[in-house]
Amino acid sequence: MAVTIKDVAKAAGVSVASVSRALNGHDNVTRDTYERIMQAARQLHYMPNGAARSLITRRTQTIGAVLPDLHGAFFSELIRGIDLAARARGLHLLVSSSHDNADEAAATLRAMRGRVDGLLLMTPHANAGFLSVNLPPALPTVLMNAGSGDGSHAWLTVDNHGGAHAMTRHLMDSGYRRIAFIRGPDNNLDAQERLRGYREALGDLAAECEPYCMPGDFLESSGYRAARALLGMTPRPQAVFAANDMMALGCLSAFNEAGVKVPADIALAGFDDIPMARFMTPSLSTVRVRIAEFGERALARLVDAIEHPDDVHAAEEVMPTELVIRTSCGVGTTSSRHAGNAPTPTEGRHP
Amino acid sequence: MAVTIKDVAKAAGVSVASVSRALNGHDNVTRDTYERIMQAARQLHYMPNGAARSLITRRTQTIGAVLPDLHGAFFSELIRGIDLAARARGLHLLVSSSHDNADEAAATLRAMRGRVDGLLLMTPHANAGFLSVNLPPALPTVLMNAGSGDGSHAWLTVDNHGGAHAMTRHLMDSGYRRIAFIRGPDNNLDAQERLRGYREALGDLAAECEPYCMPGDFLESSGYRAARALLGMTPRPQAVFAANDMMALGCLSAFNEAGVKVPADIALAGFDDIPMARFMTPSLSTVRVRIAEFGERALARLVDAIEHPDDVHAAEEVMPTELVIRTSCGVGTTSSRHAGNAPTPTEGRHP
DNA sequence: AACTCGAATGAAAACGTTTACATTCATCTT
DNA sequence: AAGATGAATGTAAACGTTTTCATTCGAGTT
Repeated sequence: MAVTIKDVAKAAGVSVASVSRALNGHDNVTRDTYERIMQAARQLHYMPNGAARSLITRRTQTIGAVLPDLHGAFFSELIRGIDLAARARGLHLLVSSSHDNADEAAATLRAMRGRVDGLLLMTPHANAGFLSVNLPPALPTVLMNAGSGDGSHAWLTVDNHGGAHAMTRHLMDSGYRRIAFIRGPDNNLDAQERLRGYREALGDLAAECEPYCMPGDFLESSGYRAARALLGMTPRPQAVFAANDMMALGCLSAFNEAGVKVPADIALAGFDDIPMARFMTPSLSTVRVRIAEFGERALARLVDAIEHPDDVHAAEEVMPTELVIRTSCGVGTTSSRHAGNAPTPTEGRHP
Repeated sequence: MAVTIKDVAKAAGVSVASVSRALNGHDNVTRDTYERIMQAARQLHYMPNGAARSLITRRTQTIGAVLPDLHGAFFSELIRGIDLAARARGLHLLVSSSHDNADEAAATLRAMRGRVDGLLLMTPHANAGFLSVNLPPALPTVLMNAGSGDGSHAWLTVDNHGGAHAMTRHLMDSGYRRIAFIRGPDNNLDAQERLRGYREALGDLAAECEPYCMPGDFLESSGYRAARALLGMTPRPQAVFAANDMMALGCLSAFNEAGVKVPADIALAGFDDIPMARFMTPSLSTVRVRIAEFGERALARLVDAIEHPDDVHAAEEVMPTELVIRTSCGVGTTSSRHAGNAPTPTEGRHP
């Protein structure tokens, strides 16, 4: 049987209360007994039981991160940001992913009760009705990229609209008029906002560009297909703005196969600035989302909500994006990677 | 105050015992009372408290993954594999990372007591002495890529040695004799094993190649530096085998800058098969590690150890690697990506 | 009709902590 | 010297579950 606080108390010849006090660094314990207790604890390899502690203190020192997926560069970076901020505060991280249907998501949320002090939640199911039924009551929660705030939780989004708007503007300012767009999945909020940013930026060009607005699903293959379709159109678009980098990558290989030069024959831009973007040839112009910072910020807000439960935390917060202009959209800056061109904070040192 | 099982009992007019039984699907509860209880629970939005439940059942339905880092393609993929296998079994995942020093790692391990049913452990500190002191006693644990098994825990490794050996052989078989190697960090076990595989495969060529064995740290920049140094040597190496793909990437840009063609002037190979590898120009020959599978396998073994605590689980298990020959090492297979050349199962559908 | 049996239910202990409160005891005040 | 003070320590309740064991009660057996 595992060694408990009682065993330590017995070994040190004191009560469990004193052991608890000593171990938690309370000051009202004599130097002498403190030493005795610590020695006994060390000797017995005592480790406090987290469940028991959580039960009585109502604190778990853990935050839950419920994400739609753990897959790929985006979530890796997101988790990294969350983890960074969490461990800076001595918090553990309980991750959960892939809730295909609402029932599964509901079960996950309910299972969080008593296991976490707060929740970071990113899921398509996060509407007000769903949350009010399935979110453990009084559990501080931060919504990430949810459809819209439910009015009672902190709420963070990436400025997808602004980023797409800025990139579209940039392409227009570069002189392109027929600017194609490759959309993301229709039910994806990021995708919707990026599309909206693109359309709104177009202004007078909107009607002219509408035929060039292609479907896509964020996967490389759909970018490839869209590019093939675009190459077949007359007049051909002068620039292609893909709603994410993976689709831009698909475009690029379609262009390469067809012998179409980027950016000379056609300009290309993506969204996300995944690690690969700067290594592509030509290097990909894109919209950088500081995902790790996004995660950090979300956690910071969550901790704030945990520490001040009585305040109102329902405010929305938008994470800015930044334009990263490399060579694929053709302004002529053939920037060498080892010269300018800040590296993305990703792709680590492990194998 | 949060609603507890008592509130449900009161509302349904039964004892807490019956509520517990009903909620856990025991069969010895009348149809009628079952309905009453379920309705009361639904109505009150009752969610069981995980801590309380864990305390009494001694099960948390959670497994801990203690990793050196969460950063980059490798860990993203690893976590994905672990998560996949975990959620298939209804287990939650508590992740923890970045233990720069042994003390921090120790604290993390100790904090797992009572929070997890088992531990997946990947850390340079995992030697027998450290574990015996800091691992919660009787906590099922699977060591991943640890220096060596401590004789009492399940132990998984990637076949770094075999992979490096095979790639080196392949380069030799392709006719190269002066084969350079770029090492990983000296204290990294993967790096050591890859170096060993390289050296052992060389055989008679070992002495000749020794000057071409360059230091590195798994980062792109060190690959770049190593490549510059190699280009300055006479005679120049005919092939460069980098201990991971990121360093190979660094090599490639050094070669590009110097106008040295790959593979015509010099062959190049990496290790890991990160998502980027197949998109490089030329596409990178490398050693594929099925990281997600590695994670899945580790979790499967852990679950086995949890479910059969009395069996012996100290056996070692080696995950095989596979050679992925693309164009960078010059056998002439200018394989198009959209033709053959299986995609790596990574880089997801989210932005 | 008395008795046995088994199923449904309830009472209470247990899990391993923390902490409010009570107790002890040395020291200080008068 | 007696009482007040306050620090160190101990006792026991509490956290929210599950589960053992006892109890009740109706149905079946004789």
